[in-house]
Amino acid sequence: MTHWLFKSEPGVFGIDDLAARGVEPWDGVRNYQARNLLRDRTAVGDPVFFYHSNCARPAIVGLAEIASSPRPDPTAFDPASPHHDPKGDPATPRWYLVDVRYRRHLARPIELAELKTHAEGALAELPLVRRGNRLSVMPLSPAQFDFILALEHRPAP
DNA sequence: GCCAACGTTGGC
DNA sequence: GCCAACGTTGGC
Repeated sequence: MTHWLFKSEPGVFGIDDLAARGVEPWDGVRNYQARNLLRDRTAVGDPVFFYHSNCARPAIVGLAEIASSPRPDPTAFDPASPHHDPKGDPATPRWYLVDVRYRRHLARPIELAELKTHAEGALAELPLVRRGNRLSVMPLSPAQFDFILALEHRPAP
């Protein structure tokens, strides 16, 4: 089992959208490192932190889980999709997705600013808190995952 | 809106 | 294979 953090822009697809949908295909990943992680290291039932990026208060806001095996991302072959890949060929799929199932909102958002206060400690190796990080799908160690989850029921800083 | 970081593209 | 140009991400 691997623990995960998936980023999404709340203006595009936020935690409330996932809660309403229940299960959603996590399409549109167009980065090879993220693709490799999705394709090669996800397993059904893996826990996922849902993170809001590119917004006023970037934060981990909810919990989800991997709900399917990886499969080719059909939006790559759809000219009408914003994620269309002109070089995509269904015979040799380049991009993959997994389904994600909503589990719950966190009791409070755990903001990036708070996570960064642990950037020299428990979260030192977490790409999210490092400058210039652009990985939209990242694995966490069980220790990192548990550490972050334990912040939930502490008072907000 | 700005800008730094990063990945991709394409000329050579 | 190198590297400059360009586009995107994403925090601030």
